[in-house]
Amino acid sequence: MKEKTDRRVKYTKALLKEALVELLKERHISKISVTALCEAADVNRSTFYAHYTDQFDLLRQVEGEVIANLKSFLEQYVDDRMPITEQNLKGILEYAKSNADLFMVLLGENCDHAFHYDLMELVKLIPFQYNAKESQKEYLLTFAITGCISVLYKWLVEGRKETPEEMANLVLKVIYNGLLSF
Amino acid sequence: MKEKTDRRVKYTKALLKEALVELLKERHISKISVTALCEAADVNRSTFYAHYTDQFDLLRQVEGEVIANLKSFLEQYVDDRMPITEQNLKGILEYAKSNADLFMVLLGENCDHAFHYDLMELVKLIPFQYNAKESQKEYLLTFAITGCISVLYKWLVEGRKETPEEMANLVLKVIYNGLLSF
DNA sequence: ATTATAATAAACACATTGTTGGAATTCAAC
DNA sequence: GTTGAATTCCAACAATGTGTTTATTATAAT
Repeated sequence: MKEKTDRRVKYTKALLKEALVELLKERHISKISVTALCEAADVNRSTFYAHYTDQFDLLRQVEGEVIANLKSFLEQYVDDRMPITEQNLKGILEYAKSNADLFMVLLGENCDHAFHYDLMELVKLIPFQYNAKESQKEYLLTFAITGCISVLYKWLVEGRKETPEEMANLVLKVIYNGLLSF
Repeated sequence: MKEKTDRRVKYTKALLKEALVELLKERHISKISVTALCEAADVNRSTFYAHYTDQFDLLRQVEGEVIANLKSFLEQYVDDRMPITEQNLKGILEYAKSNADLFMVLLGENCDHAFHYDLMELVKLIPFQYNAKESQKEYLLTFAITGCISVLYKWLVEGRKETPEEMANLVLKVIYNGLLSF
């Protein structure tokens, strides 16, 4: 599977990834030219094109890494038959917290929606417990997951003052019991 | 306030707006060059630059229009002291429905997050009814509004099979009472 | 009908793009 | 260590888009 034998390739990609994240803190992905990226990473432009087609391609690959990590992380905790618990939601939050910089950038306004969608698809794998007409289920799931991610993002951006446990509690409570339960 | 005296300007802007929406159905705003835009609208590139600085500027102005319309639309129905009702949520949905093409594009993956944020700010003006610790309120509001918008978007994209009334019901129910109430 | 304003057309220097061929370097593997 | 292979660097290229300018044509307002 993993055949990143050559250290040079790994190093180049790491440099470019680092440069990308840094530049994404300041401007939108579409405003980051390949030239600027290579300058920031101190990598030759030809070398960039040997690995990626453009800046979006690089971004997608970085996103893919995060999603893959998170996925294998989740697979340890999620059981198909057990609905979501505070435990595995807390797990996601802890993972996000330990990769806060990356998550903030990828979920932020300087990236496209791809990571958000991928993250949604991932969270959909965690079963929720609810009874509703089949026609309503998709809407309810969308509602819950989107709300969940936006709260996660807000929590990250504003400095992670609450513990992952507190946040997991808050989110599960509002998902299952709504605003009136507060 | 409104001094769009010259019909030529109005016409040019209308052409460009139409062309923009059309192109946004196919590709991301960052991949739409001013040149392509002018070609599609059959407007001279110099003319474009007389009105806008770039394609993002045009997009922002189109977004601004929609937000302004929606705002004045909402001001008829929203009372500061009355919490959100099925009535005014239904109003938003009807407005979105009658501008479905535009809303889908602006909320879709080919635009930036600006419209989404503006829409959130707008919906925040509608009071929600809930009691929670001050520290939690912002999270809960974010959760509710983001979920709300994502459901609206899904409804639009999937052909608006439900009536605005049904959707307003669904959304208010899940916001206030949660998944378990279904 | 006159005047003002807007749109057009053509040209410009500049930046980024994506690709090339060859030289220099670094790696891995023996 | 030496060698063969892979990777990176460098310089150059045509192509495309950018943002601005100038003069000319067309249209609106009164």
